[in-house]
Amino acid sequence: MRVSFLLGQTLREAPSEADTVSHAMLLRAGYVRQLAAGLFSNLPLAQRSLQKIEQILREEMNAIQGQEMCMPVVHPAELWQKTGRWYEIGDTMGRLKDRRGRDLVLAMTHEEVVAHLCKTEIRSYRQLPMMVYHIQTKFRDEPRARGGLIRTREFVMKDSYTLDASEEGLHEQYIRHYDAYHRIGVRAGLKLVAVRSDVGMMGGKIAHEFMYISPSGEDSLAICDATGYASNLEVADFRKEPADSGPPRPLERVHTPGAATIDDLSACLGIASENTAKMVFFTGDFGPNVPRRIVIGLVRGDMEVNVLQLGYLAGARELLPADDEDIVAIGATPGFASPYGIDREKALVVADDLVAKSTNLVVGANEKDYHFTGANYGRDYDADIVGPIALAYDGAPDPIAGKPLRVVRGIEVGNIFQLGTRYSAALGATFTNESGQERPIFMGSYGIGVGRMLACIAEEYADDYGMNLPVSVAPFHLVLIVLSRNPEVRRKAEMLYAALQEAEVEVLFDDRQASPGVKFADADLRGMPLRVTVSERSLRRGGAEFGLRRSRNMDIISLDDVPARARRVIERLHAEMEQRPSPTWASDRRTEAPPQRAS
RNA sequence: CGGGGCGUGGCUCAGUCCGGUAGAGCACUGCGUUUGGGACGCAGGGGUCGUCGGUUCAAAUCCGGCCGCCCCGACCA
Repeated sequence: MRVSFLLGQTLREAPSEADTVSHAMLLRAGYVRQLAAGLFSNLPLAQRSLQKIEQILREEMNAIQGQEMCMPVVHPAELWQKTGRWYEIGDTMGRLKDRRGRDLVLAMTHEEVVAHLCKTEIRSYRQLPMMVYHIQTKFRDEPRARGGLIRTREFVMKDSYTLDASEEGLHEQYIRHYDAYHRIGVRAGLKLVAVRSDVGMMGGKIAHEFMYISPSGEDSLAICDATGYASNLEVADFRKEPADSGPPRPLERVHTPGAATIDDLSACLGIASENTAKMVFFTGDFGPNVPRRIVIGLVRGDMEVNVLQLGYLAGARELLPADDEDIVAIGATPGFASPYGIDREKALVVADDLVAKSTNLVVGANEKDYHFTGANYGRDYDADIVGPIALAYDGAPDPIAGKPLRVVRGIEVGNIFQLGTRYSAALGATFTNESGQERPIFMGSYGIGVGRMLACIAEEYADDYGMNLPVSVAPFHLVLIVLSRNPEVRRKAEMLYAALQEAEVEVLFDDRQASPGVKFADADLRGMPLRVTVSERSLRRGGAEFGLRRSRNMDIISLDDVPARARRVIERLHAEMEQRPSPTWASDRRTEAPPQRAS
């Protein structure tokens, strides 16, 4: 490819919409352009990188017996109605009607279609296990796209689906994906951390997310370096020890003027926040035909409520922060609220298990400027539900050995779900087992965002000077720069360009009439691993300058030697990448606390 | 959906407060000089100032509606 024909200008300054390192550099280096919020065109450079990532995905999926196929982007609504997701998923689902007024869905994922196919194609246990995948466009009308390619509304995803006759079979294919995802990370130059995750709208029991740790990430993760425990914060466990488990003292009403926050309360009474409890109010949506109800999370004063777990325990579809008006309406006093004296008909109280086993906590008196000391669960107050609703925090003891957890941000590059039979049962995807009985197929689903992966790679490698991509995903192996208008020099560069292509080196040839500074700066921006320069000076010294990108002191080698040398270095760069050990399910197994979905 | 910010040539931005002939740098075109880390000179082209309406002798500028983009939050398989 010649730079003189390449679509995609480099930019001296990033457009103002850029909000992350990857976004700014993908724009500046001429990889992508934004069409509208969350909608991007991939210019030729990005397209080549994405194709390389797709090829890695393809090879790793094929290596675990995946069969590549392709399913439609537009689905009839009936399929999604049968599994219920038509109703469960709100505005995130793209919906349209065809000319006859039939409801259609823009695919967000393909469980329904796979299950539908199985209905006709899978008859017998003899056909199982099976694994299919495709690499295809998805549409999710995200409430807020952000971070360039990190969260887009339209994106390409590799999604694979496993079909098994038993739960054990599903587990085996799940582990194969787990290991394959780590290999994919290694080959693409991305360090991925597998964390336990919520199953969310996918349903099923066990799920992991593959995270790239980055401050630009939108998820919070709890990781223990000592034990290897790793979990999405929203499902993270941690050990809880009461600050006070001594004998109960009498309940006492104390004056605490103006102490409407935990900090003020601790200061006012001269106690640690570990010895207090607080109520956090939410408005719960329990479904279309159930009245809304206030849900109260009662956690220790120094902790936060895990809204996801609280929602599960309460059985709510959605929890929204309540405003003071709602709080007053159930007879509570904001800032001094407590389980005392509130209207329990109108509110569901969920206490964290730690609160329930702690003694002598300070809680609100439900009266302005007063609190109770010596409050004890069971004796002085109770809850409708007790369970783990406190959010893990930085420094919390991990559940395996009590070593400190670290809370970091991460970008979800991929996820894997053991779905079970939710979709197969809903859509009648069954097989006949050895005993002649009809059974629903056990399904698993596994996704990796291709564009998001490129964004993460850019986050990892890009700096102020350019993309700096690893050899496995760089659009080209090598940039060839010619620095001369002398026809003889240019002719030699042209011959080298041809020779490199002949040697199957992927080469971007900067054949423009531009100053050296421009060409070097652009080469840095575009970020290919190798750079070869042909100029009058280099020829005088014996050939071409050859070296890794950005080097200031490069070797001079004869033009004839460049293609073979390039091949050797490219192979070496590839080999270096793959030397990194790839984590496996077996090596991570020790981290595997039983997956839990509180219910 | 709530809060905030911004919309001026392909990009970055000034001009808006205080209404009076639309600007700069980069990019682009032509000619010349220049050729090892974003060159220089000369001459050019390109903007209904997001959009619709209002106020005014006069609107990029003031007022209102709408649209779009970005950020924070909510949300997110």
